[in-house]
Amino acid sequence: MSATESKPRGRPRSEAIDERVLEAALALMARDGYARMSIDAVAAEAGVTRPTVYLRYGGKAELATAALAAYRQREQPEDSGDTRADLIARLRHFRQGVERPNGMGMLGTVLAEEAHTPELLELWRGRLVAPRRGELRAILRRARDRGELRTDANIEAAVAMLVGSYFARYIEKGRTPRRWPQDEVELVLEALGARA
Amino acid sequence: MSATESKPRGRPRSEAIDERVLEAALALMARDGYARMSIDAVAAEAGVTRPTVYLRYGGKAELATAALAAYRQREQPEDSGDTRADLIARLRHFRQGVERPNGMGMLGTVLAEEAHTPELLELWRGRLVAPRRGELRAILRRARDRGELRTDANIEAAVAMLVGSYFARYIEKGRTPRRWPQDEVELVLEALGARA
Amino acid sequence: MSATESKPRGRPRSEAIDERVLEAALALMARDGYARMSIDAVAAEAGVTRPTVYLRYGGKAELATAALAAYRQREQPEDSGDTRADLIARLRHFRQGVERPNGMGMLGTVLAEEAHTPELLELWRGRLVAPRRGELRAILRRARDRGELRTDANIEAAVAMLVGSYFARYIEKGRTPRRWPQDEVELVLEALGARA
Amino acid sequence: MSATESKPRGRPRSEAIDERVLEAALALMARDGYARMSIDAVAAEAGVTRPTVYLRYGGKAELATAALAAYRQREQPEDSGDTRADLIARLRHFRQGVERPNGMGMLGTVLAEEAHTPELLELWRGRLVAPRRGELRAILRRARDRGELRTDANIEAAVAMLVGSYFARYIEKGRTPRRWPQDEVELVLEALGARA
DNA sequence: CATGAATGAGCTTTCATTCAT
DNA sequence: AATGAATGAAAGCTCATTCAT
Repeated sequence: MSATESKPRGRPRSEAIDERVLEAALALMARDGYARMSIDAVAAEAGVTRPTVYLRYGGKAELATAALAAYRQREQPEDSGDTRADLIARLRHFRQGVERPNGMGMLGTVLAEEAHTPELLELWRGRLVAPRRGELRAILRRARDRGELRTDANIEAAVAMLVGSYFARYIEKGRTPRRWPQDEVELVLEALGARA
Repeated sequence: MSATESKPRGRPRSEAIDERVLEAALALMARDGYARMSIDAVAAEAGVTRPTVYLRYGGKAELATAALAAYRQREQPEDSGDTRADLIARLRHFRQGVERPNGMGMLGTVLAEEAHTPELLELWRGRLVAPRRGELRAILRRARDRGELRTDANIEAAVAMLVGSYFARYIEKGRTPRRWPQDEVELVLEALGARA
Repeated sequence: MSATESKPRGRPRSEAIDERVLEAALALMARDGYARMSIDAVAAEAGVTRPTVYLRYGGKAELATAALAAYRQREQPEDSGDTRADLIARLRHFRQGVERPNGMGMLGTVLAEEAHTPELLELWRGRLVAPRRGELRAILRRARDRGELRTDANIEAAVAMLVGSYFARYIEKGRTPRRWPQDEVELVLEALGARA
Repeated sequence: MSATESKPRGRPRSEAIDERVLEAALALMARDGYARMSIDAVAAEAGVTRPTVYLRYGGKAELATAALAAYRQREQPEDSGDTRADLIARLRHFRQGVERPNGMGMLGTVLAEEAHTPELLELWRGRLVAPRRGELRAILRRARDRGELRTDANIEAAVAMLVGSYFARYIEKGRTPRRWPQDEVELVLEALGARA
């Protein structure tokens, strides 16, 4: 009908390929980094050829951003209203996400490319970081509004501590204790003057 | 006189070049990442030719690790004994280090290369992270032993929160408020039950 | 119809390029030797770019062996049954082959590379030397079986003398008299006790 | 006395080094070929540094020709007057020479470099080939003059057969039977109508 | 004299990208 | 739409040669 929705002619693009290409790009970028990831390797991993990739994405940067945009996790935990439990659930979920194969490698690549391909970091921030942090903030604000925390609780700082602690531990040792979510929430709530 | 200091023969290696090569490698690795950094670019930036670089380092990986090993900061702050003040000083120093040009890019590259050039992350941990964290731990332990903190204070977690908070903020926004050291220390001491 | 002849997909490889690459490799290897022959020079001589060469051959060694395998001559003389005439025809043919531009240079490179790229010598032996010598042996054996030669004629030695004589002359003077085939056959038949 | 013989001043060049450099060049050229032989490798093998080599030879080609000039064998066999025995002794000696480590590789390199470094082949001809062949010719001429051979014996061809046979066998199989000198002389004398 | 440093040029190989089928 | 071929531009490394000590 409209010009933008004209009936597609000829052979339609295979959606299976769409998906395989994105997955391959994701895996290779996480493992090898953006600079080392080659279009050819992505195509091979996806079982197609280079031009098939170029047909979908204008170039390497575009492919990478598309892959990154598809990186976010599927199911998000639902909040119960119990501050402590909800925070712990969120941290567990965060940890799951970052512990996908080469998850920290992916974060590293995004940071390493800031000078060269800043879209990656922007995208990472907008699609992955912002929503996750927003949820944590919401939980803490709710708690404060309910009177569970000090009225002047520094929520920004608390959120940074919650997730930052994971990064710090990974960077130091490469692993994080199993009890990390509980311990972390414990300390942060204490810092915010939780009465519970 | 001494046998270990035999007179060097032949033309001496230019120390100025030594320095310029390391600096160039450092800057380019921080900006472009390890994978994108080219020996030729390093040589050009240092004002020498490629073989001059190869004379000093066996290859790209060796150059990169040498550059990384030279990345740590020179002067460390001295501790005064005042827990709060010392922690703030350490965080300020840490921040100075990481805010060198492309400092987070350097961290990113080290993480991004884990699968390919794991020496970088190892070196980063051993030369940069471990000492810094050790100092923070020492300050907190001293405070606990003096009775300033709860006897069961979770020092590991506290240290991770202190520096991790910076990473989390950078990843979310790219900047950290000027008052970050004070705020951070405030919260952490609170969490550890500081009496002050 | 047949399953083994499925329609080729994608852009077909240019046969003209195939040929030009092989020819260029041949000429350059004969002139410059294997070690000096560069992929770039071959590509340039063939009027293509380096990756076009790499698309066809995995690397320098592979290209060189392919070129060598294509080095043998096309048409072989047919035997008439007249021993003397057939031997002379074979030697003339051999001489034609080895007197292609830099023919002895090609042999030299194959020998010079024995320590480094032994495939070349193996290939040379299997594809070029063995068939030629086989024909000479066959002619002499037939003659012996017909009673034209001594029954204990040392055919191995005779064959080595026939072609070796050319090498020896080339190594000494760089040229061989026009009458070389006749003179050579004359002497060898005499040595083997030919009755003619 | 004369200007060309002025008393040498300063530290004299070490003759031990002279020799080691030549030997190293020889061995490496035989094994790797001229193109692959590197001045650095020669220097290292000789236990000196590159400029020490350049002090003695103007460059790679000069070093190679000097090495080649030193390649000839030391003791030559003495002739007894017995044609057959003398020829066999000469072939044995020739074989010894060419069977030094990578001896055929050296010949190969000399041939392979004809287009690029023709001095090598010239030198090889003048210093190694010509004398050896001259001796063989002398033996055969003497025999002919004594009436042991046909008066019209083709001595040129006979000499080429004698040594060429070795090359032909090496090129075909890489080895030559132990009895090669005797067999070869046998046939050649037969071809020349030896009465003995 | 002999050493170690530095240079200029080149080589093999790989990659992002565009064509032709 | 998808393929395989071809290109232009690096990148890592090595070498013959010349300097400076």
